Amino acid sequence: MKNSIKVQRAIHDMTQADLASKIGVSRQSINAIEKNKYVPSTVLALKIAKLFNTTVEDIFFLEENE
Amino acid sequence: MKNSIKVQRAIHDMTQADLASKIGVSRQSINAIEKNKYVPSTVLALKIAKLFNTTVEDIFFLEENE
DNA sequence: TCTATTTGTAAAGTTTGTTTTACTTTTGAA
DNA sequence: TTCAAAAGTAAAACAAACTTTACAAATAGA
Repeated sequence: MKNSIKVQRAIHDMTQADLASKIGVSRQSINAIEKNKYVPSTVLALKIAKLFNTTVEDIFFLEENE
Repeated sequence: MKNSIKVQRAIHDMTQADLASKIGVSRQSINAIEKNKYVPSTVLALKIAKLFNTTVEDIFFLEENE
């Protein structure tokens, strides 16, 4: 699964630390998600989408094999 | 977090086992998610939404405190 | 270039998701 | 009412998410 968190952060001028504190996770979690090291829970995905005023599908997308 | 998986299954006339095999998880996982015993990963949420031709936000919703 | 901020990364530890097996309860149709 | 299918549940084991601490690399502005 890929994601556009980095782009959304840029649009909203937020650092990884900003985003992390706003949704209540560690900065390393945001970094790991952004770098596709692991897949976040649905609660996190919903919170991130909400914060960026968009949808989960707009931020996270399945790849071919998934 | 709550979800409308049971309703969507009814609309699409699918059992928990049907849904589980279509998205590649165990039947118990679907049951546990449906009964709010745990929060699924974003990949699962995306797959479920896709299967039901709708969005993650239409199936999973954050509650007040989240 | 110097410095502060941001990002990337890593390891250890805790928590939570997911599977497997297996059994009980509910539901619905014959 | 009976029987089969579906749903609920539980425990053990394993996998993955997430935290914490800590440090190195990259970036950007003065």
